Amino acid sequence: METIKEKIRQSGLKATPQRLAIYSAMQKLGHASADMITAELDNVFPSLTVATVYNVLESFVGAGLLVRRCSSNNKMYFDVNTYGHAHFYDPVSNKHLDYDDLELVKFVSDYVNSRGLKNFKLDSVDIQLIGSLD
Amino acid sequence: METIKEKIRQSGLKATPQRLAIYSAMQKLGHASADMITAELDNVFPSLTVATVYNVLESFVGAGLLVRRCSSNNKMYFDVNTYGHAHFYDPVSNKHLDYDDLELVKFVSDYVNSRGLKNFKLDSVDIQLIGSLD
DNA sequence: TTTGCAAATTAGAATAATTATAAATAGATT
DNA sequence: AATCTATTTATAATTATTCTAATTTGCAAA
Repeated sequence: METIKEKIRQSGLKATPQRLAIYSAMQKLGHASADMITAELDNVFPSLTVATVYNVLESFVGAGLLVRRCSSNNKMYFDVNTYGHAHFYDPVSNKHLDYDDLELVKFVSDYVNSRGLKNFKLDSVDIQLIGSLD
Repeated sequence: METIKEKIRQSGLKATPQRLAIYSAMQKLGHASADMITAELDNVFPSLTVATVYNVLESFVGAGLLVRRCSSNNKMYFDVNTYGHAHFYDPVSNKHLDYDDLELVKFVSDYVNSRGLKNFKLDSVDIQLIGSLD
């Protein structure tokens, strides 16, 4: 079982207290925006500033520890699960939920590749199931 | 062949000059953000304000004339093609390109529905092919 | 263990996108 | 043409994000 500190170090980043706190907040929340992280950590880590939250989230994305997720409320969300998976997304509540079906993602990816893409180099496939959670 | 004016009227909206201009700018651009529309129309329609652009885009989405598209540059984009289709998306240039394959969208939609969704009502499927355009 | 230093954090200001407000204007209907 | 309601406008306000410059800190090497 790998610790968060190890995970961060192995990604080539310094394991600062801020980064540890933000990564574990992300683990707890699964999908979160910068202000959700800030709110989540406000009690436990009062000195944490928004600038740091943005910096850390950005560095995590760069290191492959998080992936970005778009939303319709003009905020960027982040996902702590970085393997290829689909999502449920409710544009009213702006909630994201993992839909773990690697086969589906692989199918779409293979399907698209098999068609032969002109002028496009495919990196990944993002499947978003839009609707309402309850 | 339906005119833009008819299209807007039939959606239950007044066909104002601003709306006509914005809709045809969307037709020209395909996918655009509010500031792209503003820039596009700045010469031909100098009195147009950003507030109007946002209002009109919002009313178009409500009327089903446009659909929103997310991007990774903190701007909301809009798509003039409202039928279900997939997209290429280049997160570096923030370019969106239609990938017209109704079958693919239908396949994913049927596939997901066939699994039986608990706690989720599926409205639509958004398939984004992420990579680089050239 | 201490030191050195590049990297990270901080406070705060700045920017960018979007939304809100309230007054003026303009479509459509009578 | 008069009226009524929706729309547009100018402008201010809000929200999310980024930038700057000073301070602090993790951690590798002495």
